[in-house]
Amino acid sequence: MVNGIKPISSRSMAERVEISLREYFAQKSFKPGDPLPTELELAAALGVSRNVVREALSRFKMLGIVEAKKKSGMVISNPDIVGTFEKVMTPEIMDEATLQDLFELRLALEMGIADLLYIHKTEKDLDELEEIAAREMKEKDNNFRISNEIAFHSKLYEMTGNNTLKRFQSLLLPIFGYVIKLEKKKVISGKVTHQDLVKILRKGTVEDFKEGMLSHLQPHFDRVRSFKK
Amino acid sequence: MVNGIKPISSRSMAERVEISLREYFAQKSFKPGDPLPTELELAAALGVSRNVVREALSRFKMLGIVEAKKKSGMVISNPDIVGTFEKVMTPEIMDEATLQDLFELRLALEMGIADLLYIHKTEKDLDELEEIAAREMKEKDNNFRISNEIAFHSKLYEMTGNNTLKRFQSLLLPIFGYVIKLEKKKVISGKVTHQDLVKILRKGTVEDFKEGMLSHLQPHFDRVRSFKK
DNA sequence: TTAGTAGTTATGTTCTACATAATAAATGTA
DNA sequence: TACATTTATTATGTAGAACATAACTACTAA
Repeated sequence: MVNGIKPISSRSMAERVEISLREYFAQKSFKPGDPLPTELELAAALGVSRNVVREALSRFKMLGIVEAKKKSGMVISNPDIVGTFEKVMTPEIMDEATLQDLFELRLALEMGIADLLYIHKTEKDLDELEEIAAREMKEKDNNFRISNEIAFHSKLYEMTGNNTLKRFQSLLLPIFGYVIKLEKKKVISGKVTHQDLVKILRKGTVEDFKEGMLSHLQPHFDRVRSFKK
Repeated sequence: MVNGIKPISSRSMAERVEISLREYFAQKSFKPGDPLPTELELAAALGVSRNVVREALSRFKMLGIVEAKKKSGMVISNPDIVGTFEKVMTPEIMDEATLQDLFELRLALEMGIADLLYIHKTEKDLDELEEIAAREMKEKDNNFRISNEIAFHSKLYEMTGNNTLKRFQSLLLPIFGYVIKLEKKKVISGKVTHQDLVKILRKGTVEDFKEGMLSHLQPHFDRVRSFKK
């Protein structure tokens, strides 16, 4: 076994430039709006071709961290967190372990928003939520029921007044569907219905609601428990 | 005003190619390991230069959706969700509204993991958790206390057995610190201490724990309530 | 049979050239 | 002087060619 073995940076130039730039941004403590050096300056400073720099910059542009305008050059800008999440959230190519993890994450969120809900809920919200729950009972068509199920839980997130949370949840929705499909199981509802939840949300305490939501999601928690290693 | 006014795709070629490729991947329902056409083939098919294609592909490489090997070509691979998240999670350049939203998201998660905890907790975990909580009492140094605070909550996430959740939480940690700093407020602890939480986790019910955690986080929830629009 | 060699291929990197849009400078006219 | 128009200037966007490099294939020779 050789001692002075070289680890060798198997990383591509673009990847290394990405890392260097990230460090550079942090070290200079750039804020949105701050101008960046030109591509040629960066290329010269890093000792690589302009092409490689552009490949790295392209990544930052995708994340929304860098914006470029002709002539004026490039500036730092604030990234769209959820938008980026959307770009990697592709259930089809994600490994099953991560899908399960995200499914649990969604369950945790669903349970965890209770307190936020009680802080932000309004009468108007409750009326709308009630209407969604009522619509659901009238329909027999399965596809419609699923989309209504989604509408109900989405409305809950909307009621938290937290837009990031809302968008984040809507990205987790496909995961939900995908895990269910993987299991080849039918969606089983808990004992507590959506209409029950609305009733609690209107007149019950936050503890009541937490209990209710747990019952509502019980089948899913049972599934998680059955997978326990 | 001209009628047939063209909105014009102000998007760059690289951006449009990114979109096209994403559609292409989905339409062909690619799975990890599936080979992609060569860069030149893609360039020809899309009618753009190889350069532009590479800029778009560079983005997918960053996300971990595409991997490239010399000679063998490129293949689809499963992306690292949390790793990608890490790349955009830069509190310094994020807008304040999103920071607040993420702070709340973290609160929701903290409350929401209770049920998962009770499913997965073990004696060994509880012992370790207890030790962390005990260490904390002996120390006066503020920096040390903060890192211990972090250690405690991190351990909780670890106990859920959900690695994605754990990694996700550790990414939200800087947000926590950043929001506190923005407020120029001191970290106020709730009435229920970490040691109390361990005690509950060991002998109490999941409902007890939820109550306890809420009390523990109460100052933060109060802050959220005070910001209510 | 097998070790070694040459050839092939797709990505990685560099360089040059030019298009394009936004800005600044210069110019000319009332 | 003030203002409108035109003319550079500059940095990003796109294209194309060339060569390096690693990995795989197939052939060759001992």
